Amino acid sequence: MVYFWCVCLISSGECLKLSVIMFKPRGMSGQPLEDIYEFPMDPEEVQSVHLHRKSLETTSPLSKYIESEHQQAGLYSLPDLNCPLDSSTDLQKKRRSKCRKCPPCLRKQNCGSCTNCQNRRTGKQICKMRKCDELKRKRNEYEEREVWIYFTCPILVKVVTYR
DNA sequence: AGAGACGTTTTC
DNA sequence: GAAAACGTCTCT
Repeated sequence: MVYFWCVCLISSGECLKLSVIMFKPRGMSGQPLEDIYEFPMDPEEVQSVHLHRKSLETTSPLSKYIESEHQQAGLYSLPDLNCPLDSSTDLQKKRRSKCRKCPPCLRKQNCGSCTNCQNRRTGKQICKMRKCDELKRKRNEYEEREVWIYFTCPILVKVVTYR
């Protein structure tokens, strides 16, 4: 099952909006082709998105596929993309970071009693009570890629494939 | 399969 | 630059 989540920064005159667009490849049944949620952003958030974009400027082989899906769905048109073939393997190797949103991530204090706490110096592992729920999942249980692609506005695409 | 060790990467 | 902690390898 593959879903595409697009975070899309839209500037129209004085109005800045952040849209979250969810859609799936054509031919898959069960879900609507697209759901669009829009909500306003303040200038600080817009700046934050721009900064985030700068630090993540990469392209992916998926971009071509996404481009094709978008065009078939009549959603966007894309400029030419330069997609290095090995970028997805690079992303697979990249060390994951905690989500910062799940209950373990929000916990501020180590329990002090688990083996990871007791063995902090040599174990170098986070307290078991604080271990991020996302990081607990093995990487081969799902595949996640996050890339910026270039439409008429910058779009962050997060692709999650569950097996 | 789970625990421990440690190199390496990421965060502060 | 130091501390935190992820990923992976080895051992049991």
